[in-house]
Amino acid sequence: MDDRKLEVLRAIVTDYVSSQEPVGSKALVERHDLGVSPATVRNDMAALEEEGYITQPHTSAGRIPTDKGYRLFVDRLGTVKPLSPAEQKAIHTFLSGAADLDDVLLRTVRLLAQVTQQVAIVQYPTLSHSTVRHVEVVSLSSSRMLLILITSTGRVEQRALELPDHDPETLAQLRAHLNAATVGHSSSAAAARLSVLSEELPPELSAIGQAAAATLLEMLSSEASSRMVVGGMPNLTRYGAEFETTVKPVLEALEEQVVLLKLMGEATTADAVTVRIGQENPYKELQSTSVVASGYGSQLDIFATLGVLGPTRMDYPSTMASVRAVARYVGRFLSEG
Amino acid sequence: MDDRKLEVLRAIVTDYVSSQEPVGSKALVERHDLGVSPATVRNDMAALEEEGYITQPHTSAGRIPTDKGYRLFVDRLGTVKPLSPAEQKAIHTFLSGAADLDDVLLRTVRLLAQVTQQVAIVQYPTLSHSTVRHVEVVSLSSSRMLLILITSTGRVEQRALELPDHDPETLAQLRAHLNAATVGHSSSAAAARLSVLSEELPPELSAIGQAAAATLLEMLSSEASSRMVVGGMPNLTRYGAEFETTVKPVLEALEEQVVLLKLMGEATTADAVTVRIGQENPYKELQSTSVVASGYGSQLDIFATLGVLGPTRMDYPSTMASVRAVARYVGRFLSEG
DNA sequence: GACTGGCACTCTGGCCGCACGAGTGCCAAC
DNA sequence: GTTGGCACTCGTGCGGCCAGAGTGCCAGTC
Repeated sequence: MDDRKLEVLRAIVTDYVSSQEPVGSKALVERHDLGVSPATVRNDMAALEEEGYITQPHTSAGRIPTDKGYRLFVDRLGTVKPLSPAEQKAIHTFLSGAADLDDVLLRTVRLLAQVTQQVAIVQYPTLSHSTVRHVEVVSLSSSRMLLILITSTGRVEQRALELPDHDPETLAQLRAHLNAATVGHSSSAAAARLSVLSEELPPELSAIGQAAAATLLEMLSSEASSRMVVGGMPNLTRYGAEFETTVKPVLEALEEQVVLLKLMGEATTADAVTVRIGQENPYKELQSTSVVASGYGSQLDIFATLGVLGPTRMDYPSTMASVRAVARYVGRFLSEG
Repeated sequence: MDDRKLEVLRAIVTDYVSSQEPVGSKALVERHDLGVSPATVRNDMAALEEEGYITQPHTSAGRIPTDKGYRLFVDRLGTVKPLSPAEQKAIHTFLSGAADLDDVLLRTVRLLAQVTQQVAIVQYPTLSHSTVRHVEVVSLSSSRMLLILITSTGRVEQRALELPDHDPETLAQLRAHLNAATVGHSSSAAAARLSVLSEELPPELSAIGQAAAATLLEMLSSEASSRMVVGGMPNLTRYGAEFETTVKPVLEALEEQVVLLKLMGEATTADAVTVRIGQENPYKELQSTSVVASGYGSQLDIFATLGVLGPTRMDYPSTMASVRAVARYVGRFLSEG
């Protein structure tokens, strides 16, 4: 692949992203120092189109990048520019006042939405790499009880449980057993210990204990967190006309959180920033939008995923830089807190 | 106010709501059996316009209702039609599979969004009319602890607390005291007992106890729930062109949950359906949208508020009927569960 | 062989003008 | 109080037109 052709592609992508209009050969040489004439650029463009990196909406219009073009751009051309010290500082001050986990995530999602000018999503930390801090058992009514799981990341998960005939005394014993088995252990270790536990319980606790242990196991093993925070929805109004292609699918995805979580989860490998462009996306409704996501957490421990959702035509370098910076910062922040 | 003029207003509102286009005198007499000629209707329309109930977007166009017109419509003309048995049934089946509180509210908001075709909002039940089920104290780190409050409505509220120098023993005592003071009492009673408690604590618990009691008091007295569930956002795409007036303000409101909660809270009196039309709304950004809300709960106990947000041009009778039906059903459902 | 200037061609988008139709207000008549 | 008629006003849609931007190709130049 020719060096200059790459340069032309880069120019097309950046210009199109900022102007949102098909870009022609003449405008290109005017705005970039390519050192060649429009005619030459036209030849390159024809080649790029032949190879599927760009396309023209109609004859005698400028070119716009295809998904494949964007992909090449982010893979080979994107110089992820580090944030300015001012921005770093802004991130710091934005997060530093946070009170609890909810607050941290809320601030994070707003921050991310603001710096990227896109819709931002932050997944609640998963349990998988945290340890159990406490298990609480509460009677809700004569036939229902509530199991509450508290983890080292400060996350609280609750689940109701049908359970006939239990008295406070039994519950207290149950609570003690459950805590003894799990507290201080990672979720996988706790799960292992729990599955043994049900056999060791005194007979009067057997039935009730098995039910509780089973539920708790489920809570522990539900790897992906099922909650998330969303922010920056008003940014969608920037895509005025593109209702069907951009706004509607995104709103639907936000509604169907399951899809969104899956999407974010799939996109995450280690703590690198992952980009999914348009059709690379497994959900056909979102095929004209891109996902820029990153895991966040402490060192190699991935807590969860955060990222933004936007049109394929987005400023990838800036967005990727922002996502990476925020992910790193939040990860560090949570590990310390 | 003339009977026929009211009838004309009703006709204008219903036609405009369904067609979304200014309605003229001729079309009106064709679609409704008014028993008079277009000319007569024109006279009435002129009078209605004089009185501020309708207006014309430009000369020689049909009329559209003003906010004042809608207000008169809902006050005097809206026959809140009861839902069909089929719809009742649908509501029932939609909700009946719900597992816990979160699930109930999620299903509720989706249901409401679906039947009204608008953006739906369901507030989490407030604490004010529920009783304290349990208080849990958990150590997060050497300098932080977590207070968890569980209420009879199944709601779990948590708050972190800076608290230097505490050991498990102290915490256990603290937990016992807090529970003894609050469990089984309504939030107001519990609050009263808590404020006394801090003076009765043994000296070694005094400092820590006061901090915990204060936080707990705050949690109890935060009358309005600060959480909510939102659904039906994709319905916003139905308002294609009206970006600035409808979609953007709504998205912004959804983002600023505080505003939204306040809005819903203010709109609620007893368990009747309240309607706020356009400019009646205290928030100027939302002055071209209407809020239809209702409290929900058991009998006279209001748990919280639910409702929908939409353009002033909405089908008020249907929407009000749906909101009322869903509110009643959910209220009953929660009281039983 | 790679680049360039020139040229003919093809679209889209905006603009103008026009006619149509819907809707109104008024007035005179019933 | 109601009605039919009439003149008037505008917004909307349609057709035609032009300008501009952009392309592809080709022949010439370094």
